[in-house]
Amino acid sequence: MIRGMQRVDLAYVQLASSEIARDINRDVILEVIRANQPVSRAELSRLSGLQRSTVSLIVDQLIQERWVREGATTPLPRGRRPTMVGLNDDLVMLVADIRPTQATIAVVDLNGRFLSRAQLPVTSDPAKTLAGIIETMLRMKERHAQRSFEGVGISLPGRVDPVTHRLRFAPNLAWPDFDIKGTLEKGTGLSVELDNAANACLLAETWFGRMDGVRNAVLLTVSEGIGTGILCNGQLLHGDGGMAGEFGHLCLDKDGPLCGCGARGCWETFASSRAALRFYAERNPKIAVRSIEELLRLAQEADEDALAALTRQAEYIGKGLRFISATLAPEVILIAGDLVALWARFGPIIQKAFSDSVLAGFSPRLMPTHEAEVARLRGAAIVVLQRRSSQRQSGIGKRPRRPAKAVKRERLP
Amino acid sequence: MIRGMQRVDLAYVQLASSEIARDINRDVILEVIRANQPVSRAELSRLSGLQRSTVSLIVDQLIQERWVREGATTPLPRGRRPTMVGLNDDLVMLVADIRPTQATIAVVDLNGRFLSRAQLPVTSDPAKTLAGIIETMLRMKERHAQRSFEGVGISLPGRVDPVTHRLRFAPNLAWPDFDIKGTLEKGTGLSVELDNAANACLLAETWFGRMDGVRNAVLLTVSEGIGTGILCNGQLLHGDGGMAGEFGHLCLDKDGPLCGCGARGCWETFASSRAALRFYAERNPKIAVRSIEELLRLAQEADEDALAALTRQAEYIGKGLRFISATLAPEVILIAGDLVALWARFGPIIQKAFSDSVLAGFSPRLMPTHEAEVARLRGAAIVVLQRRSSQRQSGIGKRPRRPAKAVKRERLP
DNA sequence: CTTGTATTGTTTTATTCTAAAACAAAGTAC
DNA sequence: GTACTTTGTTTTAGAATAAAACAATACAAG
Repeated sequence: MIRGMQRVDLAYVQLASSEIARDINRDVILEVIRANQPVSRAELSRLSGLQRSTVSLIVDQLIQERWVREGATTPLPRGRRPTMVGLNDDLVMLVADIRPTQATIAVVDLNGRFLSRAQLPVTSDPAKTLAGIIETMLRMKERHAQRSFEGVGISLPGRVDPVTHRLRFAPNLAWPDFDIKGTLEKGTGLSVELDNAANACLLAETWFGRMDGVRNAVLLTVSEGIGTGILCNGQLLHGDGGMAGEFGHLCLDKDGPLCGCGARGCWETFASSRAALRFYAERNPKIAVRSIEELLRLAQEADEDALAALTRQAEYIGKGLRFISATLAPEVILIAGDLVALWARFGPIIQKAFSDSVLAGFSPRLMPTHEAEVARLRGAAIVVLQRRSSQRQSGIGKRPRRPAKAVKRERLP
Repeated sequence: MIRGMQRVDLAYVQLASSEIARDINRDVILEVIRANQPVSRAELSRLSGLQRSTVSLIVDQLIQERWVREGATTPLPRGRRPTMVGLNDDLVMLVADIRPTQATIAVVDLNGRFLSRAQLPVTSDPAKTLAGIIETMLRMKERHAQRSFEGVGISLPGRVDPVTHRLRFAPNLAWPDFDIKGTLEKGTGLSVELDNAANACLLAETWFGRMDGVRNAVLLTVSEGIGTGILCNGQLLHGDGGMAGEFGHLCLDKDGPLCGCGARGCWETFASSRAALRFYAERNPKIAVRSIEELLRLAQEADEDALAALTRQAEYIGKGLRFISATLAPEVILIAGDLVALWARFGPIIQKAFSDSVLAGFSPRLMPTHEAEVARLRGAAIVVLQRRSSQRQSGIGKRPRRPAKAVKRERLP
């Protein structure tokens, strides 16, 4: 992308090791701009600790690379008026949030704003589904042709192996080993990144959410199943094969109902939305409630059975949070999913059940994540950006420095 | 140049003068030396990707700093004979492994070798116990006066808050909020680092053990209770307040025996050595077996009740490993503790119970850690080294560069 | 024994990065 | 206008590394 273009311009100017400091500082400045935009170069200097001169050079580079652009000059009580800089939202990513029954496709800019958004059905045929997604993406790309498309990011309801980039352990998406990444790359002509939906959601919360300075957090997604994204020491934890975070299959009651995983009484069998539907059916077998949306609507209409079913689900959610807090000791636990729509009612229930069962000495903050789909789409975009930056870093060692002239000199005295 | 060995964390390395590149490369070279010693400068260049010239300068600096020293010149099939370099084991650390009833004090060098080792009883009076430890340490320092003592590292049977450096959640060491770090620093005149025993043990395994390239691992300690050390993305996970890793208090059977934490049926109540003693007492109430050592001795003498009790413990250990594998998806699970002395017999039992209950898709390697005390002592030493290195890094932004002459120049044309 | 070649390790040179200081620009307070 | 402030750029100097030249060994072929 941009850096490649730049290398054509500058030909052989890149130097490996000073460039590390450069790249680090570039990333630091970019991050500080992102978190504080619009912001002046002087303020960036104070925030980053780098000299004004250095900041100026780096900002110039970022503008050249089109990550950043200048904005208005805002007046101050005294002194020269600063020129503010901010992220250049002409840079955009194509993203898709693929869920068991439908997918949302969108164009997201560097600030997490949406330029387009569309929905498609998801079927058990991955080729057909992806063809539709590709078609929609290409249309969107056409529509925003003046923007610069950085890549494609996909959020999936399952684990993605960080090495093979294959989807695995996706009980709610029956796409047998299919090359999603390759198909999308061929179809769109852009590089494609995949990750788990919970990871994407968590990533978006750390970028755009209320988690400044939080270095250990867990995001819990509650829908058909239970998923988690884990932030350890400020980094996403994928684990071996991308499988980390299967808290949903820890046992809450060994005599509980049989779970899809083969065990009995997994947390998921009590705390998922599917469990809530079961609780409702147990109380009121006469009315067949098929979807969680329907159940939530009933609850909002103050249907007693629906409220009881969801309350029970909320209690089990809170109870199982002990798993998370005792093992990872996060500062924050974020909860996303269907139930969060009625957080005012069920949040306190989750909190109480958690407080009642939590191991002494632990007290993570419990926070809801509203608009999880927005977060997943934004997170998918961030995965694209992150992968780019890590590519840049790991390639450092292979950039030879070629001086202008390679003249053979005489031996020195 | 960083070659994927160290990812720079923007949250910590806020600013990077060009000196940061030097510090990073210094750490890279030091790490490569540690892992490959004795090793020549040319080999270091190949392993690190840095130029021979750069490697030479950095190695000179490390020799100056006394981290490294030159060794023999070993012959090669062709060419100039390389001068090997290795860690300078004149640098040593004072370490202590404090356990519920006794402490081991030792002097450890940079290569994890022991120069002295002594044992002291541990009482419920922290002041008195620490006074004894300090006295022993000072005697050891006297005895090895020609060595350079880098600091003091302590391994403790409880969680250590990374911020306050206080011991908390140590059910087997009744030292109410006591300033261990301050007391030891005053007594020894050296800087002191504390950490949990399981973390120390894990750290030693990653430095001296069989875990090259492993970036996600968990070490399980089985003794009076159950503890864990967690390696995430190549880093120790401490969690908020240092409390991460309390897998021992996840529930295995909600109708199980009451646990010290207040809940019922925690893994610890089934899989700890204390549980093994209970299993034995249930089978054979006539003979009072007081200590796990006694039980192990009976097992070695083929006492059927002892074997049955330990087998039951091993099965529960394996069963509970599902907690660890499903949530963290480590590549390796290391097991340390009393039972490991009879690994040939009980290892397969743990492995089978684990395989029977593990969630599909997970298959971490199970490995025993023999000589856990050695590992804890070495780990305590590593904590000292790591803290030093991180101190150096975080100070980078504050290094003002003062030019030799600060002459006021005339304005340029 | 000399010459050629391979390998290690050091020295020299060129390049890039950053800090620090000087400088330039653009405003306010008086 | 003059003094002072703040922002942003330019200049200069110092630190770090790559690349190439150089120096030091060792061995083999002639």
